[in-house]
Amino acid sequence: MKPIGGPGRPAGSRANRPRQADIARLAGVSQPTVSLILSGGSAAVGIADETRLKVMAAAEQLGYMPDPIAKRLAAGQNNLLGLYTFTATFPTEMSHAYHPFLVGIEQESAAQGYDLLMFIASSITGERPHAEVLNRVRLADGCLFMGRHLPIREMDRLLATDLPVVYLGRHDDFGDRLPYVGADYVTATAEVVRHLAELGHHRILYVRELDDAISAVDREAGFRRGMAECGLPVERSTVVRTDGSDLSADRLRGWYEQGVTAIVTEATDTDAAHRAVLAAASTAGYRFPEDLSLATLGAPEHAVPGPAFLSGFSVPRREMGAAAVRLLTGLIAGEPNLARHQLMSCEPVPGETAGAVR
Amino acid sequence: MKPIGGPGRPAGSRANRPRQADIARLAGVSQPTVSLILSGGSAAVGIADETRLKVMAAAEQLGYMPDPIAKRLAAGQNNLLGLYTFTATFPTEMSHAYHPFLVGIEQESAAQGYDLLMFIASSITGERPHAEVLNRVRLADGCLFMGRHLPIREMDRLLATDLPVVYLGRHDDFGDRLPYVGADYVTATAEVVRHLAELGHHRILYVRELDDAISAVDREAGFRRGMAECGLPVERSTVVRTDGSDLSADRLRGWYEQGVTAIVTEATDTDAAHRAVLAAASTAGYRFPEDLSLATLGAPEHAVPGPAFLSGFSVPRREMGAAAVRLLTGLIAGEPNLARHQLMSCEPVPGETAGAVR
DNA sequence: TCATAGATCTGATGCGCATTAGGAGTTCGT
DNA sequence: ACGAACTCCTAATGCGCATCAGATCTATGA
Repeated sequence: MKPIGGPGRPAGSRANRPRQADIARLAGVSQPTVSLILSGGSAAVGIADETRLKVMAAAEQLGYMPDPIAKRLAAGQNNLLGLYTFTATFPTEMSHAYHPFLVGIEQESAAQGYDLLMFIASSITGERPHAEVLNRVRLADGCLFMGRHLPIREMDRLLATDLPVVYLGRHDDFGDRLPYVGADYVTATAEVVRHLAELGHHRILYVRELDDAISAVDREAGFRRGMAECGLPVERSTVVRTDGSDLSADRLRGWYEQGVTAIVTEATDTDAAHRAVLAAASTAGYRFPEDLSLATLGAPEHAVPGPAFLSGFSVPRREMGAAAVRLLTGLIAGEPNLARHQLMSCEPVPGETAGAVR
Repeated sequence: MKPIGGPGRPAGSRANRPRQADIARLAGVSQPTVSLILSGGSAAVGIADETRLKVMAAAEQLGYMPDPIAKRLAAGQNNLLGLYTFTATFPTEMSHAYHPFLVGIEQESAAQGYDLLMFIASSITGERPHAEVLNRVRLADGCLFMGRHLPIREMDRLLATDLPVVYLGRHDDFGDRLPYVGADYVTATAEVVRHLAELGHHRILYVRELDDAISAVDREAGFRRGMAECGLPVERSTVVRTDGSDLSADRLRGWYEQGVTAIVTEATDTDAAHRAVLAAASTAGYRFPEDLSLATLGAPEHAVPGPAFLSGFSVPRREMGAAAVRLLTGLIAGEPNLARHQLMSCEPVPGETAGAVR
């Protein structure tokens, strides 16, 4: 943080770059005049053509480039969209999980004329992961948040400011204060269950992960709703929680022998539950859908070791990313009547791992 | 750019956020004192503990968050790394091509404590794609550039400033002025040719794309060197240029009947040549490596329609991205003795599309 | 002919923070 | 007991630009 150059000339990128003041001197006008002329045609009404040309020429001659930082400080906007992901570590594989969102975010940001500011440095600095870093978020005009678990306290603080924010995922704890774009897991999951029931499955197991992320809660709710609508009972043993470690082939075999014909799992950023089921089935020698039907809630868009075409539903990640950006830019622009909470529906995927009951 | 709030309080993110001045007032000290105390322990030597605590408490009470923009303006640094991709349009598929680089860039940036600023808005605003946007680049402390074709004039201008810059790819036109991290295509390609020759191939065709990107030039050079080293002749018909449209199955069949046993293509961001060869072979009914051997220079890391394991070599994209970030942060920090031009070697990939001559 | 209304431009100021010179008070040395 | 050396803090200033309230001059109208 110590300047390298002389005093009054901080280090970094602007050692001998021309400023508006230089142009002004060269053109024989004042700095504000230069500012008016260079900051676009609309504001430059009331400037003589002669002056304008003089200034433009001087600017051209000096190779002037406006300093975006100063611009932002003075004008309070810089066409930057922040992107913050709540992820403790930075596993390479996981970055794939967010990639589809990114594609949508990138495209829409570009379309709206915003650049993207990815806050990633935080993911490394272990201690106080978010508390401190959330400040940096203000570098942007608004910020998009992703990740299964969002830090309540810091978020609450951030929401107290007036920085436009959008969360990618459903989250109602903050009521209307936190705008979001989520996926309608409840409906989609119920639909999946209904589909399985139509295929003749009556003993359906739901294998979910340990954590209580909103998406997980929603999916379980959808599962229960779907079961209820089909008149199927949900007992205590119908919903299995696992982090993968306790899901042995023997356990799976036990279920099978008790008459379970279909398993529903969820796709997450780690895919722990889903992978565990695949692994156990592989060890036990079960195949999908011949021996057992499998439906995965929110099929991973990227290749995952295992069956090529998973049954279940797909999360419209790209569209969600784009919608989130639209919402965010809308908030930044102060548009009225924005739907602050948006749920996008998920497309059912017939796939190849679910079939008629054996 | 018009303020929404009152004058002196530009729109955007800082409507009623506490500033250092507010803390100062609350704690009964001056703003510079607050600055000294909050900007870290080292500079705060010579501050009474009592004062320090008072200020800290006030800051805590107000929920102070420093404004990164102002910080940057005053201090000249903001721990932001720019990332600019020269790409006319923004096709979704193409973003995949750069993804491996991104992974390396992200990881290393995070490790170095930098956030990433992706300049993407440019890719949409058609006219003057780069000229104007390259200014924005100065938002960051330094900038990474990617893309096959870099705009010479704008780059030249940018290099005239002292903004640290690194190009991801070889490019010697600017001499020492443009630091880069590239891949050693020449050596790797020659190695591929040598490998084919060892498999008994003597009639090897090189199918490349139309454009003369540096990487393309290097690969052709490597091809010629490899051929020369193996005592194989390179005639005018040995190197085929195509954008894919004129590569019919008939044409491929013609080569085959003239005794060609192996084809070398290049992987690019569009993979035009490579795809064309695959398509023609598919139509003509040729299989790799049974009928024809195929080596692809710079095998795509992501799934591509066609054979699963392409022979050729793989570009160490992740490592290149990381190396580029290291170089860039080194430049920003003003480290001496940095290797401004780095070529990373590519790993040969035996693959499954090249085999012994039939 | 004199007040009015444009047309053009400039001076002053602020954005939020960092930096530096130096002032006021205190302790120390001889 | 008096200047030197410290300690702790503040006034002043700048970063590069945008904004706004005038100032300075012409045209225009009555």
